[in-house]
Amino acid sequence: MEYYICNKRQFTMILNSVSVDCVIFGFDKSGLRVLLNQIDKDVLRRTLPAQASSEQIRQLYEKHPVFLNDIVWSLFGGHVPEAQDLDEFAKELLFQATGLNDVFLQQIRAFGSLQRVPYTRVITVGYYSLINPDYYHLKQSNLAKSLQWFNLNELPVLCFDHEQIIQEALIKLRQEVMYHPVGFHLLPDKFRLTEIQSVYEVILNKKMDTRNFRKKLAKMNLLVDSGEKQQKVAHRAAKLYQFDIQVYQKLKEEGLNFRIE
Amino acid sequence: MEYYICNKRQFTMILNSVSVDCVIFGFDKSGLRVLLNQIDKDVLRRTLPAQASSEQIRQLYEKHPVFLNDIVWSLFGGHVPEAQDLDEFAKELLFQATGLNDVFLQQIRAFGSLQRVPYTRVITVGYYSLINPDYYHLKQSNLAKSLQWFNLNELPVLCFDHEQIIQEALIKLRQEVMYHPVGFHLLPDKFRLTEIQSVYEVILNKKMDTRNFRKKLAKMNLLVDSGEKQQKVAHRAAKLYQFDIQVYQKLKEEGLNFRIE
DNA sequence: GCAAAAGTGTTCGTTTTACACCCATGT
DNA sequence: ACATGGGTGTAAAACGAACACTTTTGC
Repeated sequence: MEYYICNKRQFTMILNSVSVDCVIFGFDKSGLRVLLNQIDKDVLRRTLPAQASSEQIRQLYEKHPVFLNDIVWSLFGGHVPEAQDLDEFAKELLFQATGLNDVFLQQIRAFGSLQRVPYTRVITVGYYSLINPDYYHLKQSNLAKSLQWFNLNELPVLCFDHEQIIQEALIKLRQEVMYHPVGFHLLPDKFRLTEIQSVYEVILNKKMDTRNFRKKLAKMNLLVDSGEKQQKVAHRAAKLYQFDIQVYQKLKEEGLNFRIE
Repeated sequence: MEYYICNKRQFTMILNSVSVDCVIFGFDKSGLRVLLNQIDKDVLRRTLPAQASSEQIRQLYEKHPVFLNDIVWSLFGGHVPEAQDLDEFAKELLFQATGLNDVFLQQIRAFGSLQRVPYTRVITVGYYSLINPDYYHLKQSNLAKSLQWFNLNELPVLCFDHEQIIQEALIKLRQEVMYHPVGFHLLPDKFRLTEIQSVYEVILNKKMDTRNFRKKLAKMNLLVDSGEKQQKVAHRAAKLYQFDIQVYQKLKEEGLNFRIE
């Protein structure tokens, strides 16, 4: 009933049957975006058995036609080290990809269908995170030359079940955003009311009424006028708001009596 | 970066770093219950390293005092076979425990903290299911001599992080039940309106107003009068209802516009 | 006839929706 | 002066909360 492990060749031992994949959401004028990772084809090749028969390879391409592409895109992820918490590892991945710490990060669920990865059995745990565009460029890190933002509506073909993971991340995000004040993580530190409305509209994929939306926001006491305004815009400058971290913490913990929809 | 697996001694190869644990909810007059599994102490002993030092054992008992008990309770679970879908395996476990197929079963999430199991690194994927008391006893199976129902308010001390898994199952169930018509899975095929209200009251842990509750139920068109009544009760006999599977399917898929709270 | 649960409507306050015009700014 | 997005209030409808009495049945 057990495997016996007799050989390892690394300082960091990893669990070869468990990985983590991160759906990293960003937001700007163009809408909601996802940070994707371009897979090195050599790495891919190494996942094949050394002496794969041509029949095996044909089957691979049939099931995973994405591997015929020159460039293969995926979520940013990796195998879980034996000596690291799952959540910690997800944080670390996020740091590797973005250089950011203290980012909103939540588990989606475990994805464990049998054929999700060719040739090996890997169960992956999906996470999603929301990041603030002020910090997008802080550290497009060493590791992360291969990373690129994609508009949610213009995703490339993704490998494995990563498309599904993104879809489920969106569903989770939708649920979360309606009852918890998390949309703010996608905004710069100071933002316009129109921007936060647009975050909600994009995530929930529906137009909302400005007046009603602002009434709801006002009622939750989450926003503070920063005193600043938009600069140099060819129309009346909007006030910039920040959100009140204490109220935010309270709302986050207390479950929430407001609902944005 | 990889383990090499050189030895196996079973037909079914399992992933030794991934398990599934099931929170099985049942319901009757006494309220919401959970089906727990009594662990064989020998099995436990085998999880210790063969030559554990007395210091190691002291530490084990310090971190996991539950193992000092004579009887150790846990969720019903097991390690994931390499050649089986995660969801399929959860279904199979549920079948082993209850003899039931086609049961409402949902993933909670992956639990992956480092120290959740002593001595080995095991990430577990939690599932919860709701079962109908009509079928509780169909097959208290071969495997399942060690299974016993516990009232949610009177849980024994559980091993590992299983208490936490149950708590999170409850949270998920609460969320689910408010927006999706799943409470019905906990009831017999024909049930009284009072019973369904009581399901909601127990799960959400609050008293509800009978008239308002029934108005909401009526609006969703989910219930059908079965024509039958309670028998031999010392008061006015209640009508028995069934739920309309077609409406149920529709509500389940369409997301839900009603909300029970 | 009485104990025990079933069944049923109305009122009131709150929340949600729908909707249109003037304001400030840069060019 | 005009184009662009910013900002604001009110009325009608829908919804949720609170509440009490009559009915049916077995004993």
